[in-house]
Amino acid sequence: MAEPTGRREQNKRERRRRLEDVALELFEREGFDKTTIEQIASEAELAPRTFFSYFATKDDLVLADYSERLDRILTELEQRPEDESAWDALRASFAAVAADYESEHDRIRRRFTIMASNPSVFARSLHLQAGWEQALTQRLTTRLGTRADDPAPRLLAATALAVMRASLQHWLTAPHTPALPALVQSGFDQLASGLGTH
Amino acid sequence: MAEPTGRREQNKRERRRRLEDVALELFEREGFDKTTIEQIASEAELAPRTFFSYFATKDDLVLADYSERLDRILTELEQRPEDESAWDALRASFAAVAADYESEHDRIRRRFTIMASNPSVFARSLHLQAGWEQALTQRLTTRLGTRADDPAPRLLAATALAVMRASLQHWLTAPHTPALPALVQSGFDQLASGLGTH
DNA sequence: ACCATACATGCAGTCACTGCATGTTTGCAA
DNA sequence: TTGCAAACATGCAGTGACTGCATGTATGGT
Repeated sequence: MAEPTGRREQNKRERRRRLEDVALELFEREGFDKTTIEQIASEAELAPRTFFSYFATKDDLVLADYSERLDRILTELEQRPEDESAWDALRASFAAVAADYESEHDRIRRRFTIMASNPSVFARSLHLQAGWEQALTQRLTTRLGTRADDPAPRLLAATALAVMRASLQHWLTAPHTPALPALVQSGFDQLASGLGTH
Repeated sequence: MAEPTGRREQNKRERRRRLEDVALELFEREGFDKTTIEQIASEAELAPRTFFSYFATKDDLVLADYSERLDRILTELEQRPEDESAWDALRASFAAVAADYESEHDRIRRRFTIMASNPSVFARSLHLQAGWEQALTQRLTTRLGTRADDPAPRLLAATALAVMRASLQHWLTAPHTPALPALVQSGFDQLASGLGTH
């Protein structure tokens, strides 16, 4: 049951972190493509072969925090009151994540730069987000208490993620954009009040 | 200006088609990973090196029709009346695409199987869909006549695609599902009437 | 101190993908 | 028909991500 203090765990965490740090710096300095696993491993003082026991692919280095991000969403969702509508619960959960992003503006932007110039990383990012959608769908299915073949949970999850992604994209590329949480909120609001207007 | 009848064009089209046909068959028989570019080229009676003047990556073989699919969406959208709301125009356009998918059920399902068991193909598919989102966003920006920093067009595009994707996923995985066009329609309807209910 | 297990590492290999050089095919014009 | 130039198929020689396997070493519990 002893999780934390073992030297093993500690070393593992430290190495993983070192790989990530070193890699992101190299990606920025030299570019993603120009940077080889060999360089990364060497700078992190590890054998190249060892890299692959920490990250499955080079792409994953850029997206190391995605699983924590999902945890965050789910945790927030868990804390919403039972009687709140699913959409409102999602809105609140994503507001929290949006605030995270806002406060990590620099890191997010740096990663976005890498993704924008590297198709496979971008693709991988979307793939991980599809995993979020799956997890959210399951969670919403139990929350709503609907049957497994009700399309509603998946639709809600997909829509919420779409709002988040669109807001993020807009926030990072459009000039004169408001803060991310505001964008996200307004997106959720627009969908809540229906789309028949425009 | 002579486009079609040139022998060059004709050969090119035929070879591309041959590569696609041969590849999909091999993927089904042997699995995506077990199939090498060398095999594909050999069966298509081309040199391995030549493969790469027809497809940039192995992944793209599976998704060869994605650009036509985008064309279809945009064409449909173009034909919608000016005074229709953007959301209704999107609904009608995606209904057409949904009908396409429904009628190509087998092909779609086959491709889905490959994607489901192969992360990089799945990721690539999502990446191409992000391209659709971009194209749709531009189109909607001009249609709505809004400024470049209005988040509405992107939000609409992202949401519509989310409905489409969620419906497709549901259609392909859930038991006892209605026809795809009906699913898509109902998704669009739910968002049009607001999400506050559940 | 001892042992079993987890783990870092080395080695050899596969395969997608690329740049460059070369020969062949095609379209066009004289 | 002939000849030329551009387009293109192909071959060659890489590079680099990623994998399976075998082996030694560190770790944690006894």
